[in-house]
This record gives sequence, C-alpha cells and structure tokens, in this order.
Amino acid sequence: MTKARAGELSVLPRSFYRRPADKVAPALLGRYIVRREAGARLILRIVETEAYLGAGDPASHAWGGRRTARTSALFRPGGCAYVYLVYGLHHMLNVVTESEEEGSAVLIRAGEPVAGERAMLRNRGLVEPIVGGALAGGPGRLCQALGIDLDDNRSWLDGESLRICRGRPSSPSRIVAAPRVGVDYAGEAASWALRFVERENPNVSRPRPW
DNA sequence: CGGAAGATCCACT
DNA sequence: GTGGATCTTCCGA
Repeated sequence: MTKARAGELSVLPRSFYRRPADKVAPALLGRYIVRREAGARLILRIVETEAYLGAGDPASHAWGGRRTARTSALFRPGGCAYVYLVYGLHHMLNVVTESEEEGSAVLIRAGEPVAGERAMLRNRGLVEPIVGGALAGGPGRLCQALGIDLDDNRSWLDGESLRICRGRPSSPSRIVAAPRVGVDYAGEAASWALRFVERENPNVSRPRPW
C-alpha cells in the first residue's frame, strides 16, 4: 500500500467530468476516491472503469431517453454521483459526465487500497486480511468497502464525505480497453470497448482483459 | 397488478 | 462452471 502524497489529494474540479464518458473513463484511472467515515479516511486508487454513453447506448440506463425515478441522478450535471442497487444486494457507484440531461456516466468498477484498509475490511465483513485484489475489486465490493449506498446518490463528488482527487493517473501505455462486463442484453453495444483497466493490476475484476 | 430481469458476488461441485 | 441470494424497478396486460 503506497502512501498518498499531498498533491495527490487535491480534489478534481467539476469541469473534469464535463466531457464525453468515454474520455472521462480512462482519465479516471489512477485517481483517488477519498471517503470520510467517522473521522477515518479511506482511499482507493481507481484501476477499472466503464463508460455508459447515455440515450444512444443500449447498455445505459438512459437508453432511448428513458428516465425514471431511480435513474434521475443520472441526468444531473457532470461531477455528481449516481448510485443504484442491483440484484437487490449490490450498490454501484457511477460518476455523471457531460452536462445535465445527457444521461452519460462512468461506472467505477475496482480500486486498489491506499489508506484505511482496516476500515474497508470491516465494512466488507471480513476479519482476515484479504487475498490479492478482492477487497475492492468489483463494483459491488468497492461500494461495500467504502460504505457507499443510496445515501450517496445525487451527491457532488467534491464534498467532505466523498470526493475524487488527482491521485497518480495511469500512464496511457498501461491502459487496456475491452468490452463491458455484464451487458449481454445490449446487443451489438455489448462489444463496444468502453471498459478501461490498468494492465496487470491485481485489483482488476474478472474477466481480466490482458 | 404480476412477472421478469438485473452494469454482482459467493459458495459449492 | 453453475446456481442461489434478494428486492427494486419497469413494462406489459
């Protein structure tokens, strides 16, 4: 676990998110998610993301301009969180991109522990230190490790309790693009290379595209 | 109003 | 590799 340095903890400006999701997604690799929880600071370095392009993307919750109570946060301005529940069990953390009403976002799929690993283990309901990469490898695990739930839906990602900071951006040569996970229902869009991972990073979820 | 499916994870074979 | 957990949302009748 590498220590976070001061410059790495400056928050990303909202303008960072005001561009297409397929540009934001790779640019988020290496950034730090910083969670404040009861005085403790939990930090994950982002190592895997997926872009969801909005109304024109059959895999997106905004497909065809669909808009419901659950997905309303997806239509907020870039820089907000969109959190929802799948399978009745797992929370998913998304970053809204572009300007409001676009319905585009980036799903945060995996992170590498930088600080607060103890608290994350507790949040996961684990006692023993974790086996390689599984602490926050996967979107459900990541949310559980950080204690993210529907209370975080609609919040800005530059706030006290949850923010994304500059971190150490992944070098472009180590970024791999691949099809998104779990979107077989989306037809041809299931093969679009909108999943971005840091190559060889053990925290990346399955299947590993390298 | 019913039913099906879901941007997942874990345990077990 | 397969199936079960668990429940909200959404669409069609």
